[in-house]
Amino acid sequence: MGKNYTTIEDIARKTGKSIATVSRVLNGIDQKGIPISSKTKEIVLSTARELGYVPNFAARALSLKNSMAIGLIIPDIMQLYFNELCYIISKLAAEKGYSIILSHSYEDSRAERKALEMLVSRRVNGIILAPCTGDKNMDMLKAIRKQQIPLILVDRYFKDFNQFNYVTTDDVEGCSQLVKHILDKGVQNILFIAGNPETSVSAERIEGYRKAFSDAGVKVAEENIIESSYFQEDGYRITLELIKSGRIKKAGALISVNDYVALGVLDALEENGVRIPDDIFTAGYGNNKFLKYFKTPLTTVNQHIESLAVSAFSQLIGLIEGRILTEKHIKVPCTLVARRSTGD
Amino acid sequence: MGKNYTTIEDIARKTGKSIATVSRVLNGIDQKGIPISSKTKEIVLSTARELGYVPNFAARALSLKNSMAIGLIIPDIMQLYFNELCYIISKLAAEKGYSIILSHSYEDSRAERKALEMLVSRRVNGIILAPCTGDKNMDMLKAIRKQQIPLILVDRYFKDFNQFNYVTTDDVEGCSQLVKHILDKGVQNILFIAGNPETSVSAERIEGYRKAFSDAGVKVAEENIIESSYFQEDGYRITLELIKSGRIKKAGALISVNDYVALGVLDALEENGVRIPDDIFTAGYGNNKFLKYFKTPLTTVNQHIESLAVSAFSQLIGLIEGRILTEKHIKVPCTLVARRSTGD
DNA sequence: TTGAAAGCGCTAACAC
DNA sequence: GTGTTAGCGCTTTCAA
Repeated sequence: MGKNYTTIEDIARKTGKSIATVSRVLNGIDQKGIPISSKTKEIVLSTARELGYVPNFAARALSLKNSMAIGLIIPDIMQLYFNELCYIISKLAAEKGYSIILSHSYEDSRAERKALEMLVSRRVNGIILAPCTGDKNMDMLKAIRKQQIPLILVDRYFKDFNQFNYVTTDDVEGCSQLVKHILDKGVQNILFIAGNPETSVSAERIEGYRKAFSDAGVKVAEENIIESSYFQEDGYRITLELIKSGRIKKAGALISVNDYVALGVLDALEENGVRIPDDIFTAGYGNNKFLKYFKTPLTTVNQHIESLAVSAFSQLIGLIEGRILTEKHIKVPCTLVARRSTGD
Repeated sequence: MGKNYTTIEDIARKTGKSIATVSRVLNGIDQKGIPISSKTKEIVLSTARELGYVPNFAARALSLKNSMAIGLIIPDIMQLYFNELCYIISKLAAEKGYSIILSHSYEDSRAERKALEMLVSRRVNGIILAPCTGDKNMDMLKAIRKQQIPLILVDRYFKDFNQFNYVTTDDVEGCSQLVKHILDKGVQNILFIAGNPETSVSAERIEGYRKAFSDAGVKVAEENIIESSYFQEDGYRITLELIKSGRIKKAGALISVNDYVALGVLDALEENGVRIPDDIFTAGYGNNKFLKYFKTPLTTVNQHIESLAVSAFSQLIGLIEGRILTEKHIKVPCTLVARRSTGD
């Protein structure tokens, strides 16, 4: 940043004009009222080009109090769900002239806190956050809210504090559909690697799981709901344990809180010769686009990330532009994608 | 950004100290030489906390001439290859205290140009660029080089201009191994959806293709090397054409320039009842981690993105920190991953 | 140990 | 139409 970039002052000196005039020309102010002689315009523009002038955004941001940047914090972009979210947000942001500052939390609240601090420090116009498990940063989020920094939660929200704007999927419905689908096939012993119930996503999916059982008039075996985190290795580790303890043999299905975890499940089952769907049903969640190519195409739930991302972004822009949002909370419906891994 | 954030001046006023002192305390300058009385330190720090002070990065950047940001431009983060690249770069950057500004080019040079302009304007400390097809932005890249803005090309480079630092995979070797593997199985009619030969990646892979043939003493059928772009729909569209024209029937293999394109190939083959590997061999390139789960696990080439990303980043940091780099060009070796789609 | 003041590059109110 | 000048919030020299 310290490499002798040309400044408007250089241009002013060279053209014999004032920096104000240069600034006006460069910003095309004449279109907005104040007229500028076309000679001046021409000379300024040409020497700007000649000198290779590129405006200094930091200076501009400082003066304008506008960073033209949006912060995006996600747990892990390697998860296809967040990957696609990021892709769409990035695309929409570019269209509106915003830059995207991307940060990871890795499901770790300290990393998330650092990222939030950085974004506030950079005075981003707004933040889109897929919060990590837990609510350790609630204080900070509340401070951000108090500062009136536009903030949209995606994918996950906080049950105990619904003052934030958020966009999520209807996970109760999604998981309930999935479990119903399995129950309908006569399978009742459904193991569920459910993630962390402190996270809204898991809480809702667990609720959906229960709902499907209660709708079917079947009692839930509590021990079948298994806590975890959200990575592939969680699926792998837990499935191995289930195999060792013999619980897999008695189970009719083993479903996962997301597609990523499901991958670990597949690995562990494969290694131990457990066949899908013959020996056990299985399913993911999130509609990873590769699942359909699998040896046993995997049943999953399509969360319609695109529409989720689009509405998260438009909510954020609404807040940034000071519009009053009619809905503070948006739930995007989701749809079951039944495939062979559940016997379809 | 205009929401009445507390400034060091507010803190100065409230504590009765000068802004210089406040600034020093906040930056922990005392550890770097200049001593500050512990009383002052204490009071400044506590009122900073009390007032919820968060430093303004733009102001800091302007004064320090340091944005503490790194720009990353990739064609498309939905390609797993770039996804992983982005993940690793982001992680390494965070460790060093840099923020990542992410931009997409979508293989479109105008979008790439806009992104580059934006990054220069933001005075990023350095840029990691996976250039899009063609060399339409060569002027700009040369200007960036002239400005001495640290720049590392990844994945792709420019044959005609090797003054840029770059980190790539050894694509000649990779593709040659892949084709040799197929030739060794007695298959000689190998269709290759090759991407755009203007792009180094494609040029090298085509070279590797030729090399394998010439090593085997077999003549290349030029029409078997098919130009394309790098998206799934390219694979799909081209394969359909090949099916219609009857060329598929005569071919022994249909390989793709990357895993993404290979997906389109799979779709088209599947829809038309062409079986893999029975009717035709196929392969991807890039070692997408899902390929091994496929109905017919897909042969591919592992490009070891992690080591590629790590060296790209450390090269960049080297440039940023003004170190002299011993190697200007790095080629990461790659390894064949043979699976059932080539009859393994 | 601390403060005054200049400067980073740009915008915008105000004057001519 | 154009120039002067006061910020934007922070760092850093130079003095005290």
